[in-house]
Amino acid sequence: MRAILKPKDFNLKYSFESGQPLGFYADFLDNILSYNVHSHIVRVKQDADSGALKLESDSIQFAKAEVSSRFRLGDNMERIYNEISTDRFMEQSIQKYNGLRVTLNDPWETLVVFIISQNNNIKRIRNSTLRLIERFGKVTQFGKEFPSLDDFLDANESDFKAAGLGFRSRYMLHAIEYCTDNLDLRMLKNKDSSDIKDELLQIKGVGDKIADCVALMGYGKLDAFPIDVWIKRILEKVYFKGTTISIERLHDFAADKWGKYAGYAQQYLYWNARNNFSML
DNA sequence: ACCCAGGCGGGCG
DNA sequence: CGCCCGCATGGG
Repeated sequence: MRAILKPKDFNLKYSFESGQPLGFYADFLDNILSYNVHSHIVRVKQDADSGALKLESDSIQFAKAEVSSRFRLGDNMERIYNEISTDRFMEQSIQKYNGLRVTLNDPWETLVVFIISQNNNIKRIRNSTLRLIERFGKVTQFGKEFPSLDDFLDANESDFKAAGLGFRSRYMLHAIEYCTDNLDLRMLKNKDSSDIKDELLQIKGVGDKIADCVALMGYGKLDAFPIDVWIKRILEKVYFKGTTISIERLHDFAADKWGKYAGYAQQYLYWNARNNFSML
């Protein structure tokens, strides 16, 4: 079955490729995104001219809701752009990657991929994620999908080593144990980003940056501002004349400058820095 | 061969 | 506290 969505200010390619959870395991071939979730298959193609989204799924009702949620199609980008366009560099970043969305993903899924992401590169994060899905993924009629917490309950360290997680393997084991015995991730949904971070920081292997990523991309807290090496580099270069600034000060800077939409600002900074840093 | 990657924990001063 | 080091692995 098929359906059409016509979102404004949306770019599927940028949103998929910009280092967010779905990009670490979904397929994007011939400009067609496809992935399995909740026992359904979703395919999305964006028309190059009109920007309209053509959806295919076994359940078109599900697919519409899933894609709208995942890519935050309800966000008023005009308003968000207006709020975060506080300087020339951000305006250029928005112009260059217009339609890039922060995505909204399952909290557990987000936690897992960003634990894998530490001291790692995009290619290896994806390879490891795909191997975890192969090993632990939920089997459906359309293929395997990202494993839930329960799917990992009998996992051991050698499974994660085999998936290439290396020293992160014991972090995964601790996350599984902690989220099973001490912390129900579903209970964090209605908390604010600061409280969510405080809870996640109890997990060994989760620090300030990963906690911000989960708050932003796993819980949709748009004020969360993950600061990785790229964000630090670009902020220091563009806004501080190349001088070294502490993470704490950079957080204050971002909160002051971009406020409740700092997470969106972060995604544009990140993707611009990743693609053009040497030229900026 | 060698370097480095969307960081973090632990130990030391 | 802040700083610094090691960490598993494999892609470029």
